[in-house]
Amino acid sequence: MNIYNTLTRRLEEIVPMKRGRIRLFVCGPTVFNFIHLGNARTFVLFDSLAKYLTASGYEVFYLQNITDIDDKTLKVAAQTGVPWQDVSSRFFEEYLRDMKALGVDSVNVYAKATLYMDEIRSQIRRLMNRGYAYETQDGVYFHVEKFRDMGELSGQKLDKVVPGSRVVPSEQKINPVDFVLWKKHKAGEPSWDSPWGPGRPGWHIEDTAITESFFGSMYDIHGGGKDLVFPHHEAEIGQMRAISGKKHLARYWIHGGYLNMGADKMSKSAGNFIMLREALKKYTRQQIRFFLLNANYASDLLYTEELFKASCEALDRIQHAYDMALENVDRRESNTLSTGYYLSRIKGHLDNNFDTRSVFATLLEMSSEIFRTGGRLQGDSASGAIETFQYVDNILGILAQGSAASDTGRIIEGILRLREEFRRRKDFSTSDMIRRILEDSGVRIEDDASGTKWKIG
RNA sequence: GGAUAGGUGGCAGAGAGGUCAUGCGUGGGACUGCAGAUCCCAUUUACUAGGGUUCAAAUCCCUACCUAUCCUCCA
Repeated sequence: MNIYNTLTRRLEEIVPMKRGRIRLFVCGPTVFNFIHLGNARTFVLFDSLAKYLTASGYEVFYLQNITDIDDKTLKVAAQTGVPWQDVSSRFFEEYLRDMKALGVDSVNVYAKATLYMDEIRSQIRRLMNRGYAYETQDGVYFHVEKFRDMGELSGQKLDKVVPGSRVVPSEQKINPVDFVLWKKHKAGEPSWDSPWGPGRPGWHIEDTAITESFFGSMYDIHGGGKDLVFPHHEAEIGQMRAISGKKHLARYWIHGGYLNMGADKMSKSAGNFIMLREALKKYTRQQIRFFLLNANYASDLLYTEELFKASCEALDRIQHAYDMALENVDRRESNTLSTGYYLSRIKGHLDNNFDTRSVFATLLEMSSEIFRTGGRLQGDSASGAIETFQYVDNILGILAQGSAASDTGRIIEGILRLREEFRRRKDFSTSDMIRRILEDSGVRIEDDASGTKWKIG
């Protein structure tokens, strides 16, 4: 497939280092709170991408780090009076619950930073040995001037970066943009032993320590939100390439855009965010995934109630056409549909920089064609349409399966047959009463030319 | 100041040299005991401005203007 590579600023064909196998690493959350819808966007993107690569025949290993020790963790621990380990483990569990609720299930390993202290120390030691790191009174720092390609990912020139524009830089650093590898122990903070005294790791070193232990010094794809390009991913590249001397850390860098509220980026510090947990109470996982994927992954996406509603209506059309195809799979009728045409276009869109929005547009075109036939599809066309819907659903996770076959479904169908009998006898007061009672129980009733449809919720 | 990505119809957004996606909204209609839902048709000279290349440009090149983001923890 072709994908936009932040590193080269070009669309590039993905060619794995090891034939048929792709190693994917994505920056996971710092687990000090619930995640919000903006975080979810990134995780849905890479979950879908991993599934697409798998569907395309690759064996994908998807690794994600979990930052379980950080300033923010300690802050929450101090504020709530809970040990920091409990903050991390609790919100890690909550994160897993959220991912499960969203249908994100493609990650092979979630690696917690604190379990990789040996690897972290080893990397810092090697950086020291090679002269890329130096020790001060308060920590160990990466000496950015020593790494010649610093800035290759973001295009930033070292001398043009305005350091500490809002933060006072440490006066002990050689260059103000040098970043910390090891923070020496401060009173009241947790610490681990090291050759530089007790302390805890800097943020950037966690990721390279983790990826090195799983993938070695170089792998295929590194993903994350675009806010991580600079300085975080730049720092990762500096650390690992300084150690390995290789040309790359990852060959392909993929970055997802933000989810914005009005003009502003959704962020916890700005207070303008929607927790994924809250969104899941209001919307289905399919609606959330559809909304998040109904955009160019690299562009910022605007969230408003109105836009979310419009997206849900588009999804309803697709779901409706899918249900129609499912109902017609065994019938013999006269209409045909060129489903092969749609499926190949869909695959083309996914192949072209993972253009999920065009996939949905194509699915909507196919849906319209199904509606125009009145749903009376020939058996082959119906199964072709179903195959197309399910191909997309397996990757993007946007469709609900019909529930008519369940026990509940059979009981509801029975009640509806009773109502139908009253309607046939023109006893509308009784039939309306049945409808009202069903609706009070959360079953939505819709009559149309082909019969009565129902839906829970 | 530096870096990156952009400016497409009422709105949201694909497209990336030559048939104006797709959804919402709006206007008509179909269906229906009612209600709701659903479907169909229409909204076809929309591509920031000015130059240029070309038989042909929203799409390529130059200039200008504007916007967002990053340079601080952040998906």
